[in-house]
Amino acid sequence: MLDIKFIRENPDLIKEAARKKHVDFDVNELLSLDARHREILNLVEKLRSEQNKLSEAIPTKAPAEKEKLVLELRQLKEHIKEKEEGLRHAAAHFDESMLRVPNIPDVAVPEGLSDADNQEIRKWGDLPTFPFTPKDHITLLESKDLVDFSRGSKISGFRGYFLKNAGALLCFALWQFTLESLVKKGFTPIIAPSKVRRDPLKGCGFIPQHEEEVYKLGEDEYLSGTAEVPVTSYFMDEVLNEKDLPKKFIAFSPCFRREAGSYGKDVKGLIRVHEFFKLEQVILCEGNHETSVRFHEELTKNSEEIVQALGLPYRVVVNCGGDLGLGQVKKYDIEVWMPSQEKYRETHSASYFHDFQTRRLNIRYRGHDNELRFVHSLNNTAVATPRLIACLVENYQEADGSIRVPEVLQKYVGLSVIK
RNA sequence: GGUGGGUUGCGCCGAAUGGUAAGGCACCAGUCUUGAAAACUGGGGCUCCGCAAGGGGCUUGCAGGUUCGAGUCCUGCACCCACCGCCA
Repeated sequence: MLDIKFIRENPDLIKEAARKKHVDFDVNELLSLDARHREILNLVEKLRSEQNKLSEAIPTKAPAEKEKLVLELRQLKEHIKEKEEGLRHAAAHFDESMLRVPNIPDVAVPEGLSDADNQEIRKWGDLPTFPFTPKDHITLLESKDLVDFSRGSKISGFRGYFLKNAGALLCFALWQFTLESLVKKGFTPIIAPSKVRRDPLKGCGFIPQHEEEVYKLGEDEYLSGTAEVPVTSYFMDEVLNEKDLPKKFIAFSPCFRREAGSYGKDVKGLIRVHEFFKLEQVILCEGNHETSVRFHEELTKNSEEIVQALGLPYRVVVNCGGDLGLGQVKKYDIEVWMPSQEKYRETHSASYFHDFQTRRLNIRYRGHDNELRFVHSLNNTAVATPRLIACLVENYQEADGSIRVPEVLQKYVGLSVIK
């Protein structure tokens, strides 16, 4: 959500943001809803003012006069009720429109419609060369009994899976290795709830835009697709102290995604599943652009270091306008090489939002000048399993079908090779 | 699932026979001071109108209702505390 005052003063920036993000949004419509709302608001407030004034006078009046005044006020009340109905209507329309305003992308965000238009900004690592035809992760994992898809779907449904044996151990190893790396960097480890209320989802920008991708359990009960939601919202409706910023979290949570609209994509294997696990970096920092940019680069670097330690070749892309979420200002994806597909696949996603999320979540801090401001929010994947396991086994496969274990994970897995 | 108690402004505490949200602590600014402390004065959330000075509306967990008027009365909900039941 943006500041309506900012929108009134810069409608052209909003128009341009909608164009670049390929979002259907009419800023002129919002501005007329805004004007209409304020017009009715002024009228209602004037009537309320009169009501308050007369009402306050009642206790001082003599009985006969009092009765007359009460009658008068009863009429006024009816009149106000009528107008308030219109105000509610106008406010609802305005609010609905406000939730659809796109945040303004950074000037460095390239033009483009989809992830196909994202721009590579750097590469790391040599692509593996195999003196044999590399197998895909499904074949590799199933042949070693590291994953069970058929019982997975029998028990869990479409895209269900069990991770077994060294497959399960690899998962724990990745979590532990990643967690230790980030705790060492000063991040606060936190295990976050996946079951969340509607407000945090709305605050983070997942609702209403992506409502169909979120599992709904009940009236005010949803399953979050990422720890970004509970952890960014951790301080919802609170006022922080400037000297306590930044807040840096490394958050673990199970993640649930309906993957609606992605049928036909990655239907087999561990790339796209309904239930997975993620360690997510979340930062809340003081509200200025330079600080956001600095931490955005830092979050990206942290994850690159993890992928590098795992020895996986990857590239970093800057996402184009059409591939940005409504609230995102800029986003980098880290994409790891998948030998079987001969392409890079997204494993990490780092974005910053300025105060788009924290304005909705109402997370402020008191600065040294005693003024209240909204903090800025950012996040990036640290590790997502089992997707990264799919990348890992494909890159570390041998001719005989065995899988080497990356050196940094060996002490957690207790193996150097999965035979 | 059940019963009882609770939720007051940006933090902490806390008052208000149905009559229009006291007060204290902490914080910030100013005065004073070599500086600091103390003391004193002022300030505080959201929003609308206004160039401004200023004026208005909203805000007692949330949403409704009764009333000329609700922190206070009624209904529903959320959360916290205690206990009962069920269960890992």
